[in-house]
Amino acid sequence: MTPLIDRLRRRGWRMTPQRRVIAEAMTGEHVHMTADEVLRHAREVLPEVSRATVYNTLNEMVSIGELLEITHADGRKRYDPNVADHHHHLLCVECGRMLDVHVDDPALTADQQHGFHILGVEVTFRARCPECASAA
Amino acid sequence: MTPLIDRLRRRGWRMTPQRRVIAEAMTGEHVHMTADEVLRHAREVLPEVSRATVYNTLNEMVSIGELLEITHADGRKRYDPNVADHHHHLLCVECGRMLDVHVDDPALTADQQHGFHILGVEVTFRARCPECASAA
DNA sequence: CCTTAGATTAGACTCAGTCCAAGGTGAGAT
DNA sequence: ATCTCACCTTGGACTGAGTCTAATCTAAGG
Repeated sequence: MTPLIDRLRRRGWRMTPQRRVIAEAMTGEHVHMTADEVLRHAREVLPEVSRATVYNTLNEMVSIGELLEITHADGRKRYDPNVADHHHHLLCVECGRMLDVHVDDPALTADQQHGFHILGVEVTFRARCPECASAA
Repeated sequence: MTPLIDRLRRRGWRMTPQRRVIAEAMTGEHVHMTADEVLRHAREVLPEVSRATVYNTLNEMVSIGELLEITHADGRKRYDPNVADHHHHLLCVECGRMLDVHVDDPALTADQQHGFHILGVEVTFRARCPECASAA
């Protein structure tokens, strides 16, 4: 029983085996899986999980704030279970590996705000990881 | 003749009417069109432009560094002609309006770098624009 | 152990973007 | 001016991520 499963149950979620294996996959820092990776992971434990259920479950978890949705340059959405601890991302542009990093949020000066009401800020460092750098 | 068209010609690009109308659309600050918007824009001037040509041309301009490609939460790519002046983005999460903003790049402390070689950083402020704020 | 609201499913569908092979054309060479 | 051909454009088929739907199934409260 992961804390996430426990929180979902407390929210009144019906805890099906499908939801359980999906929630179990979504645990830890530096976890940024695509829907397809979550599906593969889930099927290792419960082979009959459907693609639709993975999409349904991930979207529901995003909408209640239990997952962050990240859209990376290739257009595929990634899901980040590390919602408790505010952070940004360090992305290897070659292999796609992504790590959580902690940096102070940049702030807009009043004249740069253009009258917008700021809700949040996302920072992504584009980089090459040590493995890809040595392979090059 | 926009400066972009001039630069493309100097690079040896064959200047076709299709490329000309696409390049003319991609001019200015705060321009962040999707491929489909570029296509619509181009067809107002030259109705027979094909979708494939718009995609070809935009991708070629990105690969020579004359356009920036931005991937926004909805997964569609946007194209930003403002490459001369380093900047970040302010995005209205309701209507999708996007403005260029100038902020200092955040930096990673050595221990947050995880041995990666940093290539650049992207900052996006998620916000609500004045129009959407007053409509709500 | 019944009941039923809510969950799961396969597969059709959408939408952005890519690919292809055939035909068209800009612009340097003559 | 016009020839030539390497490069460009095109419609349509294709791909891959994600959504939707209608039929079926099931977790869990009574």
